[in-house]
Amino acid sequence: MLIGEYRHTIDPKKRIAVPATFRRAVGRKVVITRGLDTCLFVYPVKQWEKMMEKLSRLSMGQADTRGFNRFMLAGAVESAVDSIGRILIPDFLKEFAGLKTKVVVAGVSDRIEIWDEERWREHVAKIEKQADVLAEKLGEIGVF
Amino acid sequence: MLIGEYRHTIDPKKRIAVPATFRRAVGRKVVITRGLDTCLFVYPVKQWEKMMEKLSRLSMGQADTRGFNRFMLAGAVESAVDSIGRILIPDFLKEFAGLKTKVVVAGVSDRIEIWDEERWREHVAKIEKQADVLAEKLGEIGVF
DNA sequence: ATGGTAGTGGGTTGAAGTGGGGAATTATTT
DNA sequence: AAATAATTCCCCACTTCAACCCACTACCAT
Repeated sequence: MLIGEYRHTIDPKKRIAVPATFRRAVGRKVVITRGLDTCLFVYPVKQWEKMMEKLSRLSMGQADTRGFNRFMLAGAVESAVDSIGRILIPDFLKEFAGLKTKVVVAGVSDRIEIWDEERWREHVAKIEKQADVLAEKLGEIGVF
Repeated sequence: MLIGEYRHTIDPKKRIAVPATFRRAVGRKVVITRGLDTCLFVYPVKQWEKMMEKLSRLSMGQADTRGFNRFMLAGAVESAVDSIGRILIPDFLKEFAGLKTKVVVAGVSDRIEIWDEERWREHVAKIEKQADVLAEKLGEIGVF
C-alpha cells in the first residue's frame, strides 16, 4: 500500500527520485501515464497489466471508451527505475502535468501520483474545504 | 481505549513523545494522517488497515472519491515509534495542522489526536459553548 | 531520600535526495 | 552515408536529513 506525500525536485535532466519508501513496492519497471486532474500516474508494471486487462474487456464500440483508451495508452510510457531509484519523465508528460522544478510525489494506494507543487497545493486546499462533507461520507461507511 | 489529554512539545527535530499510557495500546508502528478540524490523527497500524479496507470498497471513478482518496492516502504516513516512544512528524503534516512547539496529545477512543495548543484551546472553547446543544442531541439518541 | 519512569534535548552515523560527468545509443542534418 | 547533435543511461560526489543511541532533568512512588 503506497501512502504519503513527498516534496522532490526534477533535476536538469528531467529525473525524479522515487521516495525510498516506495521503491520496494514498485520494483524496477514502471509505467508513467497521463493521470486525472492534471497529474501523472505511475504504476508498477504488474498493476498496469491488471488495469489493461480490465480495460480490454470494455466494449470497443463506445466512443468515450475509445477516447479514454487513447488518453491512457497513447500517453503511457514504460520506464526503468535507475540504479539509485530515479525515473525519467518524458517531455510531453512533463508538459502535460505542468511540472516545473518542485513536484509532489504522492502515494495513492496502488499508484504514485506526480504533481506540480503549486497545483498540488491548490488541489489539496480545495479538498480541505470539502472536509466536512468528506467527514460525513466517512461516517456513513463507518470509518470514524 | 485511549483517553486523556497531554501537553507535550515538539522538539527541534520534529518529534513528539507518545504519552506513556498510550504506548502499549498503539504498538511500535502507527499511521499519521490529516485529521478533521485541522489536527492530526494517529492510528495504530491495525486500526488503519481496517479503515483502508472499508475505503477500498468505495467506487473509484468519481472525482470526489479521487480527491477523498488523496486526502486520506497521500496525507498519511507510516511511522515507527522510536525506542523511547516518540514519533516523527513530517513537515507537510506539521504544517497542515499548524503545529508550533506546544501541542496537545489527546486520546479519542481508538485514535490519538495531535493539536496545536492554541487551536485546541479555541476548539474546546467552541465546543463548550455548544455543549448544551450537543447534550440535547445526545439525549435524543439515548446516550444520557 | 532514592530508585524508577517519563519527557526533552543532542550527537553521530548512515541513508536518501540532488546534481553532474561521461559513454553509448538514437536522431538529425548536410 | 557520415558527421554532428541530442538524449538516455550508468556512475560518482556532495549535502541534507532521519534513525539510533545516549544523557539530562523532573516528577512520582515507595
